[in-house]
Amino acid sequence: MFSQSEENYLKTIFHLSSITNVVISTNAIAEKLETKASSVTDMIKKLSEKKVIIYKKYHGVELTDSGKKIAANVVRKHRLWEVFLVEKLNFSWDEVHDVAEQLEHIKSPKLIDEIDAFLGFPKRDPHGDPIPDVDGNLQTIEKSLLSTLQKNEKGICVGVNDSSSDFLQFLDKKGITLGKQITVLEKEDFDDSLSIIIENKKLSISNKIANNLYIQKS
Amino acid sequence: MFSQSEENYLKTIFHLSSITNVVISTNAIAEKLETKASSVTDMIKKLSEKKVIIYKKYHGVELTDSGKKIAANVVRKHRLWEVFLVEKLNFSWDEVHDVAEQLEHIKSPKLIDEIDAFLGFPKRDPHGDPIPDVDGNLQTIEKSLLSTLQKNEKGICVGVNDSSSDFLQFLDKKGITLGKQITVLEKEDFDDSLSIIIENKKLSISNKIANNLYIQKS
DNA sequence: ATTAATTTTTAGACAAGACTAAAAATAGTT
DNA sequence: AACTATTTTTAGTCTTGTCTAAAAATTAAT
Repeated sequence: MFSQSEENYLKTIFHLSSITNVVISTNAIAEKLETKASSVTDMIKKLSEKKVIIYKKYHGVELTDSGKKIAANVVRKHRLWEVFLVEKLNFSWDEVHDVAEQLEHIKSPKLIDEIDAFLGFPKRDPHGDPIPDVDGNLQTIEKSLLSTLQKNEKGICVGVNDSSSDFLQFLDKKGITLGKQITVLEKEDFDDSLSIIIENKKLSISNKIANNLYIQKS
Repeated sequence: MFSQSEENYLKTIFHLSSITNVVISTNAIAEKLETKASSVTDMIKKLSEKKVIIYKKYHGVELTDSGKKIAANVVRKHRLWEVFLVEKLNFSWDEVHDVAEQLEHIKSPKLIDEIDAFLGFPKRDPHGDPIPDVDGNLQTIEKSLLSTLQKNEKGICVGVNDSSSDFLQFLDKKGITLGKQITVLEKEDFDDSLSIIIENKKLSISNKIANNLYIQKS
């Protein structure tokens, strides 16, 4: 059995692994968890003894298969709860994160399976992120950052890179939601800002925004 | 903000207070929480400093108004989650307790209000216990232990005193569920067992069972 | 009113998880 | 290759919540 704290470390390593594909450094974990490197060292020793990560002193960590499975299961719970909150309880996509951070640690296999069924076995959470299956497998889709599209390219908005409520509320205000089509009209050289069309409306989008929006090209 | 552990102590004192109506002893709390008296002393000192209980050394504790409110809120969450599990997620009434023990500590006012609305503002949990309102008020109903009924008295089954899954599964097996009418046919003197009628079926019920079933006389 | 039994509190220890400050190892630069 | 900067680990401390064993207070019984 793993404590909430242990689960959070595993989840963090899982997330970092999915984007960098190399061993994860102590500092990277500390930064993501907003804790100190020395605390991370303590914990990774413990997780290493429990055989859920591989740890070589001074050379970072990697999840073992069993560690990966545990982490994926926490992510699965997190994302299913997010769907539940949005679909059933009138939460908006910028309100779900903190509550899901708590709910993801509830221990009851039946509970999460029933939630899954109750929601009709959703494949993605409200931010477009895939929901791992019971075995921890994660299906990915072809997606590109909006900032990488060229003039006249278009696609469907399928996810966000930043799930902070500031960013999500900004998107709401601009009418940018998952599933809508976006076409790049113009790309400015001097600041990499974009002029886009979404639902027949023309919008100007800064590079920072475009760097946090995922598009499935079409 | 109160920790899970603090919330559990408050909840326990709340429950004990509702049945005994006097100050609660250290040992009573320890027994209910399956912990040691010395641990209880430590915790009640802390809760006393936080002004949620009144504590006189060697003379037990009592909840303050604010303590009562916090405890009632935990109970409210526990019972609403139980309703949710049974009504929406196919849990049976003997499976909900352990999960609700975890869910009751989730911190999000919006979450529990939405759950309440989603369930249609239920007034009782699956075991017949009342759900406190947002202000912590608990509505009680007139109920008697089945063991106190006399020959030929009858009433509706409205609750259980023991929520262990053993007992609840026993009731399921016998076809005894909340809302059904029960009539006392006979009461045996030598062992206080009862002969009852429920849904036209005659059943023999031991005193131990009758001591854990609540009836609303009619 | 003593004594005995029980309950409660104190004192000291421990595990989990975090922190600070300092030491050790690694990486980068010339 | 030596020096510096950075990263990581160690050592020691703290808080929360628990425990055991012993002391103190209360209650019960004669």
